[in-house]
Amino acid sequence: MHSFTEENYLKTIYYLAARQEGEVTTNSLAEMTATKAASVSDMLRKLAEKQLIHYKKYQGVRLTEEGERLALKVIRRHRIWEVFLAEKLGFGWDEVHEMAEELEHIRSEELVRKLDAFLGYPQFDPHGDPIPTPAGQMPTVEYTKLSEVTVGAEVQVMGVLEHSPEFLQHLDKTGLNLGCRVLVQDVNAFDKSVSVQINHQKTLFVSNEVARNLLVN
Amino acid sequence: MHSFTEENYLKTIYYLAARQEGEVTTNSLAEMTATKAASVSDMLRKLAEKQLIHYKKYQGVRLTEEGERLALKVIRRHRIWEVFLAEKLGFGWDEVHEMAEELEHIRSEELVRKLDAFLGYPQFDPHGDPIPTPAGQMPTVEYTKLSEVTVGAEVQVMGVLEHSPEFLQHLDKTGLNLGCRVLVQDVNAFDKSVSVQINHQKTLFVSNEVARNLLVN
DNA sequence: ATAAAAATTTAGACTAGTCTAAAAATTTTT
DNA sequence: AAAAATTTTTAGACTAGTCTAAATTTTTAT
Ligand SMILES: [Mn+2]
Ligand SMILES: [Mn+2]
Ligand SMILES: [Mn+2]
Ligand SMILES: [Mn+2]
Repeated sequence: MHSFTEENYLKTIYYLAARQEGEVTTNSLAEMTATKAASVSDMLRKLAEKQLIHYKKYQGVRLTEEGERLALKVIRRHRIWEVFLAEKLGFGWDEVHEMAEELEHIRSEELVRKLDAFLGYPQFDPHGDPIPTPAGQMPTVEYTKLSEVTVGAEVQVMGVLEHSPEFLQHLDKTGLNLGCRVLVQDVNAFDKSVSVQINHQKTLFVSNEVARNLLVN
Repeated sequence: MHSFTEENYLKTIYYLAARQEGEVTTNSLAEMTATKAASVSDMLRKLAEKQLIHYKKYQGVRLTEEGERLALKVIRRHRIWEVFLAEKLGFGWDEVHEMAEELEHIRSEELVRKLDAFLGYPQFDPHGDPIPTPAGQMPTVEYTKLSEVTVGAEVQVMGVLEHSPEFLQHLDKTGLNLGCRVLVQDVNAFDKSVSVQINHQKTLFVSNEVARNLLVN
């Protein structure tokens, strides 16, 4: 069995590795887990002893196969619980993450299996993130950032790169929900903001900051 | 906020207080929480400092109003989660307790409220135990042990006093489920075992051990 | 190629929760 | 009412996870 803390470290290493090249650094882990570098160093030693990471002092860190398997299991649980909270209990996509951070550590294989079945084997969580398979594979998705779509193209909002409640609430307010159709009408050459038409109805100006965090197609 | 451990101690004190007269002892808590008396003593000092229990050294322990409020909140969460696991996910009543022991510590008022609504505001958990109200009241129920029912009476199984998977599985096997009708045909004067007819169909012999742990009417 | 800066690890300390062994208080027995 | 048995508390130690401060290693800049 592994502790909450270990599970959180593994998950965080997975996420950091996914968004950068090469090894994950101590400092980036400290920032993500809101702890200090000294605490991270300590934990890395322990995880390495348990063969969950490849770790050479001062050289950063990488998940072993077993470590990745565990990380994906935690991520799978997290995303399935998020679907439950949103679909069945009616929570907003801006509310589910925090609760899922706790629920993801409930230890029962059977619980996740049954919950998955109850939800109809969802493929994506409320933020459009793919749910790892029971076998421990992360489905690959090929989305583009809205900021990189060419003028004239019509695309569909498929996910978000930023998960903060503030960002998600902003999307709610402007109507940029998951699944909505977006026609790119114009890109401002100066600030890279985008002018879009949503669901063939109202026109909207989207800042580059927002467009960079919206996954489409 | 309170830790898992503190919540578990409060819950345990509540249960022990409910089934005995007077103060709850250190040893009984140690047995229930599967720890040692020394550890319990330590924790009692902490809970007393936080005003969650009344505690005079060597004199046993009693919940304060605030302590009882918290205990009932945990018990409410536990039982609501048990309903969810049984009703929605299809777990057996012998399987739900262990998972609920973890789920009861998920900290979100809103989650419990929404879950409660999703389940249709259940009054009882899968074992027939009443669910404390959102306001923090434990509903009173007046059930009798099957071992104390007079011959000739027809009663209904409403709950269990013993919650072990073994006991519950035994009831499943013999068909003594929650809600089933039981006609007491005879009581054996020697071993106090009971001969009953279930749902006006098959006749069954129930040991006194079992009858003492079945709540009826 | 050094020196300075930045990143990382180590050392030592703290908290929550647990343990064993010993001491103290309470209860039961004689 | 004293002795014996039982219960409870205290003392001291351990683990997981965290921290600050200091030491070490690596990277960057001169
Ligand atoms: Mn999330
Ligand atoms: Mn998500
Ligand atoms: Mn239970
Ligand atoms: Mn129950």
